[in-house]
Amino acid sequence: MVRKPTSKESARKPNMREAILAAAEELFATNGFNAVSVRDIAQAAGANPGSVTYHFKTKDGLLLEIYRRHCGPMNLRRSELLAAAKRVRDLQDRLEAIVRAYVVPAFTSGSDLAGGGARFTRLRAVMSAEGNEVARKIIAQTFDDTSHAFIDAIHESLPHIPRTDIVWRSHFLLGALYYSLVTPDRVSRLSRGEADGSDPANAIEQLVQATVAAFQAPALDQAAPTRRRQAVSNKT
Amino acid sequence: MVRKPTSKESARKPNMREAILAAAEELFATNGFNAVSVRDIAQAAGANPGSVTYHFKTKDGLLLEIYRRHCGPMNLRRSELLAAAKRVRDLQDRLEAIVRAYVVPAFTSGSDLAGGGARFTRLRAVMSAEGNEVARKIIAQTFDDTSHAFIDAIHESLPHIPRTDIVWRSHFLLGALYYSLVTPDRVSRLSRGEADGSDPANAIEQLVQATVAAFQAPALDQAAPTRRRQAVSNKT
DNA sequence: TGATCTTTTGTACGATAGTACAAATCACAT
DNA sequence: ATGTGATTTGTACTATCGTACAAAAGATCA
Repeated sequence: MVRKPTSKESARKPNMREAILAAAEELFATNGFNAVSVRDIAQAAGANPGSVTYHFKTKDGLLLEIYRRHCGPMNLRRSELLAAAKRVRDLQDRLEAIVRAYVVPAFTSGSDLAGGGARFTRLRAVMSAEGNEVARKIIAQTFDDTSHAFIDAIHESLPHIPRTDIVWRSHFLLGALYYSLVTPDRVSRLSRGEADGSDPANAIEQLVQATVAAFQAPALDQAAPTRRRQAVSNKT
Repeated sequence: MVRKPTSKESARKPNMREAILAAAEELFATNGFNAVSVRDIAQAAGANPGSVTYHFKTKDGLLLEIYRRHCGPMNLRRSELLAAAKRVRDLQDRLEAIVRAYVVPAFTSGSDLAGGGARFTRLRAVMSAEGNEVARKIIAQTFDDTSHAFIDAIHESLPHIPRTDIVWRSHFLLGALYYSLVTPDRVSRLSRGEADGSDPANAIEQLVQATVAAFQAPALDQAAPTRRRQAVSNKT
């Protein structure tokens, strides 16, 4: 890949800017936004703190650029995979394909950004937990369309389930997805070393399998109303 | 509840200490640990910043005390509910009761701490996402036993599923649980107002229903091996 | 080579962080 | 009423934060 100089617009040394972005992504995703200082990021990237200000103006601007960098490619890939999944004939297979189309891009690389998928998804999880304002705005703008597309697709392959239930279950899916990326070591620990929580392929298969079953659960209203809510009380 | 003065050990004005704890809990749970300053907490509690230092020594000490305050009651309640759930005869009902025993205390009050369950669980979710060291240590010490107890109980009512799969699925359960408490508004938004993500009863029912189905999914190894992983590729 | 623009560096500034500590205040036993 | 220990207040210290900005360095083209 030989990037020609183009005299204008582009940088002479794009490495530094990329290094800062990568370092910030990694640090934000593991420690949260406020726990990481601009100086931490600069040091991790082998840059001067002033460089961060030069390229991204503010710390928020840096976070914003990270989102801009990833949102497009990830949503594009999800759209492609979703389109392919919707062409699957068998309803059961189609549901699984749809879920996979949602999960896979979150775990794997979104484009040419090395290993960016999982790292960016983890970043989103942490920003979401921290209630980060910058992230919240972008998320609502960028991901809600995609989420609705997936919810609609799932609804089509499970017409007997109310849309509300599907929303809840896809919400659970995202939560499980996030959490798997946030604390993969917990899986290894609780399984006493038998499972590797850090293995993306493993996580994907487990998540898809469990989620498909969750989506196929009977709807809440019609769920065996004769025997519910016994043996465990709701309030003390 | 008339707390006698006991001359020694206890405080004359326990209100301030409690107010600080409550304010810290709320602020940490919504904004993360580092985004909240001791001064923020003091102000929200109507106290002086010095009072925080007096009662809890450091900011970490304050977080530690929050955990100490909740972990015991919540785990106790979970143990009680789990014991009751294990006495359920019907295997399907028992599984649901076990899941409910895990979920309910996380959403509702753990003891006499008003509305503490959901708030504390949300706090745990945020600390977990931020990789908070203080929280990580307590969690591993305090909750792993409980987690193992639940995993074992679930395994007993689903003997044909490998323990590894159960670990994964209970991990997903916790992730979904956390996420439901972190961004309940997302459910309301995606369901276009048809569902209320902030209603604990609603969330519990949806989560229990979906999770029970997820646990009952076929084991990964024997999951219809003739038709898997088509229509969607794993790598680009 | 020298002019010009981009990038990097070094440093500094005001704000705010966590925490320490002495003084003031409070509650209660005597 | 007064002394005593627990609590609260007020303030100050040092460290670090995000960011600004001028100077240095590097690159490009006449």
